[in-house]
Amino acid sequence: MGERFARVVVDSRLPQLDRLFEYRVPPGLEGVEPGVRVRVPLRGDRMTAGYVVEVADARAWEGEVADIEKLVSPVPVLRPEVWALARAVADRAAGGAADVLRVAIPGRQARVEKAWLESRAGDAAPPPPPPPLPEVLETAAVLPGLVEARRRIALECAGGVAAVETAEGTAWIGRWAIALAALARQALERGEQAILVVPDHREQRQLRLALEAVVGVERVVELDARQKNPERYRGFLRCIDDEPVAIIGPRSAVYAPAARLGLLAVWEDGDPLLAEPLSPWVHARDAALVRQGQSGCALVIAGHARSTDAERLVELGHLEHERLGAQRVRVLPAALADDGRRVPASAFAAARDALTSRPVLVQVGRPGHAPGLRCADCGARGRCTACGGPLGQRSRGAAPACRLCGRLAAGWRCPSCDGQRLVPVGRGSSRIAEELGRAFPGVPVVVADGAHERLTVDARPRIVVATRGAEPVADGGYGAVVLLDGDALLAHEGLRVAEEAVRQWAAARALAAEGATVVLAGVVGPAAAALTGDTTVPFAKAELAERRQLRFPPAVRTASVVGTPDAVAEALEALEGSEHLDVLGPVAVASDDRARPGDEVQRAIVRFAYGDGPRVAGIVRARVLTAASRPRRPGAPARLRIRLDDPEPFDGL
DNA sequence: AGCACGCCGACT
DNA sequence: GTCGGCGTGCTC
Repeated sequence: MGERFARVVVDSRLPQLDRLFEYRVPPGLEGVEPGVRVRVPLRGDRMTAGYVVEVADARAWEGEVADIEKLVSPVPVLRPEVWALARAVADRAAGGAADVLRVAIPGRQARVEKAWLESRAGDAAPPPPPPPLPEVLETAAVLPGLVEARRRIALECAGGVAAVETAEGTAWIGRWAIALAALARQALERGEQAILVVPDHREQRQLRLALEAVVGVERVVELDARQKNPERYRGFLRCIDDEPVAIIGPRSAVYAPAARLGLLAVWEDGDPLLAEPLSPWVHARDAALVRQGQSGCALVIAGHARSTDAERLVELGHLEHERLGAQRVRVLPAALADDGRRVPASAFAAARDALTSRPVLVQVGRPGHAPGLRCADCGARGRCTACGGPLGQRSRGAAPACRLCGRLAAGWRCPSCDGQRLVPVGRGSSRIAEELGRAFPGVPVVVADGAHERLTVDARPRIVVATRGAEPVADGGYGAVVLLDGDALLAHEGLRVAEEAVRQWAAARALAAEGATVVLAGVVGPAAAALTGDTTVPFAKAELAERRQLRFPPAVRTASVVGTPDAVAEALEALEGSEHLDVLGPVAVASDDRARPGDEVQRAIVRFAYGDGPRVAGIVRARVLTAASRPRRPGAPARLRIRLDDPEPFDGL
């Protein structure tokens, strides 16, 4: 056999290195196949990690070719489909493929890998056939034939909880999880895999329990970021085994190495947690859309509330609208009590009724005792003397402390009147809990927030005060749900404020038992109407129509262009001449880190049509490339940074 | 990123 | 004559 050559993607953030490099496979080096990890020399004898993408008998590069330095591992961790996905996703986001791979492929764990290789080594004994699927009758009724027909749907799930039987006993979970598990089962029945992406471990737990009941525990692979590294890597390697399994995990699971993908589902696609916080900041929904286009699998974009993004795809005809279940609760908008407290009278009545037999959920906006403090004498807002952040109180009688930097405000003196006493502004979870405890003597009160995580509560009557997104699942569902602080939530300026409020309310409403009362306090208007109605789709439609009018996302795509004035100007010039493109700015922005005089930083926002995406991404990527190769001061930020579909500039609109 | 290559000012 | 400034380009 003649010489072999490998094309390698190197693990580097530099846009200049975002392409394949060709290396010779040195004679005698076994195991160099597509997908394996290698170490290769790049520029002299400096070594870089990389993945083999292709192997060929002939060289394509005319220049000098170096040898692969070493095979790091023979496990093909980068499957061809995932490489194609990473490349396409990076191109769409004007970023580097290696950055996507860093999210897609977990770090190697040598011990785990060794065990996996040994378990595979005995080719003589083929792996036992996967265990039969458990008999679960009612799941066949959930959108039958969806996977086989390769349908693409936007799914609005009505709420409700249900009990499932697992190895550890009975567990109560959201009905949505059973629906998704039933759809995953369709893929598994065909010998295919399913990837189910969830925002965080709370939803992942429910989905895991649903899958244990619907497809069996042996067929579930978890890719949880909270797992320890070895455990995570073990799950990742199980995906490569190519067995029909359901793969569940956070946003990075959308890149799982599944070769025979029957179904790709994204749950709660409106949740901001599904946006990757690393370059190139790809949202799992967008990655899922790209992957579906490449693999042709069935696609489910689902949530308790329809996102404007999903609704856009429905109106475009790319997704079909579907709905599961029916709203079996009563939502009552209620005015705030006029005694200055936040809990409306109707909420007290609903809670009193429900507490005879069931727990009651109270959703609040902020954790702690008092989210704010003010001077008892002049009313001035209490601010941190060190950083200017707002002062708050974690619990009753606790020392006032800065909510931003955590510094204790001991010996605080009002800067305007020299007063020394601070009084609380607003009510956090623990203060609401105290007040409700007094109002319902003898009823236990529990708090669930970021600091006190609580995933479940049993069916006994009690009051559960939870911050948004931290609500426990109650056995049998809550007898009443009270949604507080909606007025403060909607008072924020921001493009997605109302949409996000509806999403969070709908998620809490979904935890109610059948026939329960949901009280929405102090909110009127379209967002309230979205929750009292049977479906959130009209609300999403109206929101989307308004954004179309204003040319705001997701009606358009955006690129935020940040950098030195000359680099920004050059980038904007390169983009000129598109019909459906407009530019906001540039404006001067606070130059971040070690700014020096003359280091002016500007920002412009470019809005463009989805159809122009490839062209715009290509142009801005080329501008980043030229800007990167120009000299700059050591330690200074890049001359030009471009981020596509950055929600941040619109947060304040 | 880092590092070599390359073409203009003040030095032994 | 040469040493060295850092603008420009490249990494298989």
